[in-house]
Parts: sequence; C-alpha cells; structure tokens
Amino acid sequence: MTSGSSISKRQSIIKGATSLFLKQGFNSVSMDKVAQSAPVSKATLYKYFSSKNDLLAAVIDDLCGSLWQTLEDIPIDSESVEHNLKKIASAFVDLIFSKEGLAIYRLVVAECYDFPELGKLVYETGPKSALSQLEQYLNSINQRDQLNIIDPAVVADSFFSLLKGDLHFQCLLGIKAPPSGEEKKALINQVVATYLQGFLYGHE
Amino acid sequence: MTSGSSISKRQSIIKGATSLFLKQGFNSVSMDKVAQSAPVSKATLYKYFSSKNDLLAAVIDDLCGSLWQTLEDIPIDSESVEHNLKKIASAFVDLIFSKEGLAIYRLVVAECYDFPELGKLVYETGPKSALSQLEQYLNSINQRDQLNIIDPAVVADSFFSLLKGDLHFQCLLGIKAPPSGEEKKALINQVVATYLQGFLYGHE
DNA sequence: CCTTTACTAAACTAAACAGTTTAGTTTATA
DNA sequence: TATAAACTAAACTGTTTAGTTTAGTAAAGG
Repeated sequence: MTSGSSISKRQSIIKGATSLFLKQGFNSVSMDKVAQSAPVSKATLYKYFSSKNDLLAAVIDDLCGSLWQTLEDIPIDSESVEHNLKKIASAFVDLIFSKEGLAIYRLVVAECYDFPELGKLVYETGPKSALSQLEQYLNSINQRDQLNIIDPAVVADSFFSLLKGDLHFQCLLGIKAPPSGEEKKALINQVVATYLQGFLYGHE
Repeated sequence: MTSGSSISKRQSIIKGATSLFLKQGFNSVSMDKVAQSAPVSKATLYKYFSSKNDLLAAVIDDLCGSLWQTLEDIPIDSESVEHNLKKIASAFVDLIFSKEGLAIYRLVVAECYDFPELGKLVYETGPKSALSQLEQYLNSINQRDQLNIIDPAVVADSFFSLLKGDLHFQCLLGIKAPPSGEEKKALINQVVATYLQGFLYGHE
C-alpha cells in the first residue's frame, strides 16, 4: 500500500533520528547516519523532511507528545491531597529524570541559539500543561478545604521546582547519576510533606 | 615586556571568545572568528590554546570565576534573617537571569555531550559554593534561633529552586524576556516570605 | 504491457572548519 | 648591532557535512 508505506518510512526516520539525537546530540549526528539508521536512502530522507532542522522539529514534536502524555493521563480522584500530589510528583519525577527527559532537555536548550521556535514547541506541549493541570487541582482544593492559596500558579510552580531542585541540574550536567526508584520515592515523600506543611495546610 | 604582552594577548583572546560564545554558541563560532575578534593571528591563538575545547574550558573557567564572585562576596552580617536572605536572593536572581548567566547555562548544557568535564567545572565553581554558603548560614541560625531544620542542605536547595522556578526555564528557552528589576524584586519578596513561613519559622 | 510513483545506491557539489605550516616582521634585550 | 622570541598574514591540508543529482530498480494499477 502506497500511503501505508509512506507513513511507516516517515515514522522509521523519526524513530532512528530520535534515538541518535538523544544519544549524541543534534550537531554530532549527520544526515547520512540518520538515513542509515532508518534505514532509507538520503534522497527519501529529504523527500520527507526538507532540512535537518525540519527533521529536528518533527522529532521534538513526536517526543513531547509521547513523553508528557503520562503526566496528563493521571486521574485526579477523590483520594487525599497527599495521595494525589504524590501521584503527580511521581509521574513528573519519572519523566524529568528519565534518560529521554534529560536528553530532550539538553537538546532543546542547546538548539535555542539557532532555532528559537523549538523552545516554544517544547514548553507548550510539556511544562505548560503540567502546570495548569496542577493549578486547576489546587484551585479545587482551595475552595473545598477553605485554604488560603492566593496565587495558585505560583504555588503550582513551587511544587515542580522543589521536585527538580539542584539534583536535576546535576543530572543535566552529567555529574550525577539519575536517582534510583528508592531515591525518587524518598525525594517525593520529603517534598510532598514539606509542601503540604509549608504551602497548603501550614498557615492556620 | 614579554610576559606582560603574553598575558594581555591571552586575556584578549578569552575576552573575544567569551563574547562570541555567549552570543552565538560554541559550535557556530569558528576559530578564525575568534582570532579576528581578539585580534590575533590564528597561529598565536593556537600557541595559547591547544584546541578549541581547551579554549572553551578557559572561557568557562574565567566566566565562572567572575560571575559567581559577587555571590560569594555577600557579607552575612548580624541583621535579620529576612534581610540576609534577600541579599543572597538578590545576587542569585541577578546572576541567573543575566544575559551572561543564561548564556553560560545554555553553553554548558549544550556541550555536555562531547565535553563532560565542563559540567563539573561549572558546578564546582558556581552552584556548589552558593549552596554550601547558604547551608552554613542556615546552620548558624538553626542553632541561634532554636529552629528545627533537619537537613540544611535540602532546605538551602529549596531556596534557590524556588527562586529559579519555571521562569528561569522559560528564559533559558528564550520564550520569555528576563525579569525587570521590579519583577525580580517582587519575586524575591514573594519567595523569601514563603520561605521564612514555610521552611524556617512556620513549624512551631 | 505500460506508466507512474516510490525508492535505492552512490557519486557529487559547495562550503565550512580545525588545525598546521610557511615566510616574513616586530620588539625587547644583551 | 646581533639574537631570540613573539607575532602576523595567508595559504594549505584534510575532513566533515548539508543538500542535490543521476541512473536505475521494484512494484502497483489501469
């Protein structure tokens, strides 16, 4: 089938390019290597993507869609606030300390110089929706529990910032290994406890 | 004078390279351009720096030394905790949202792929000392004011993380302009107030 | 059977760039 | 003035790379 074959070619190019870009960075990967990894001919590669930057945009777009999906799919149910926060925290921490999460972060920050649209693309499809999701939840418990959250956007931001912390920076720089499951659990427990006490239920 | 001339050549190479790297990124700048901007001949350039990576290391080293100096020079005096925190916050925020601060962050994150030593160099000369400085201060007030700070390292980390927040990420990506003086002041006031209440003096 | 479309392998173009070399100039000093 | 070291401009080497072109193959559909 014609269109079927086309779609799978396109997909396999993206798949190969993604793997290479995440492993070695954008500049270190040549279009020849991308073509080999798909595997397609270079001519076909340029039929689907008009330039290397065009391919990068497609790769990032694809990655963001799949990576942040798990965070959006979290069911915010009627369980305790602590429980819900821990679920959000867990998905967030898993994401930002994953190999792909760290690699995409590096990739995007690195290419900001010559490719400004990239930043917007990533932010809009990722952090922005995570923030507004938490903000919405904070608004709901703010009403329900008669809390005193003046600016839910700021308070939502604080939650993710505390989870990132200095550790995320060190992992980005490659001077520290990403946390293990146990370490992530400990981090989440510590942050959620601090957060409940310091930001939500500690001011009465 | 021989050595005098040598030192100034070296310095002017670093100065030129710094300006170019911060503006355009490492990969987009050729050694020819660096030589022109110093200005020195290419042969001289390679007499002082054995490779482009060697030059980058010197640039980063020089930058970190000067950039983070202001943060280390803050006198932690006997004034109120709020006052001291605001001084630290102000220096930190000025640094991380400055053009150079953001550019060096991008530069280092971008070059992590092929140049792992860079991350360590930056972290050790920058964030690490800032963290331990604040940690030390927290230790002192912990004793003095009979606070209940269990892990000063974590609590120090939280302070800087809250100051960075999502805004720093957006500035990094170039999708938001760095905050003005007024905006930085507002940010500092909000974070310090939250911090005093939520992390230091709010648990009694 | 013929035509069109997708594809491939491989050669090619044109430019950029790290790093070296050459041949000659300036400058300080002894 | 002689010498040695630092310097310069410019050509050169060798490699890499984005993107194009060419010539030809495979296969589906009318």
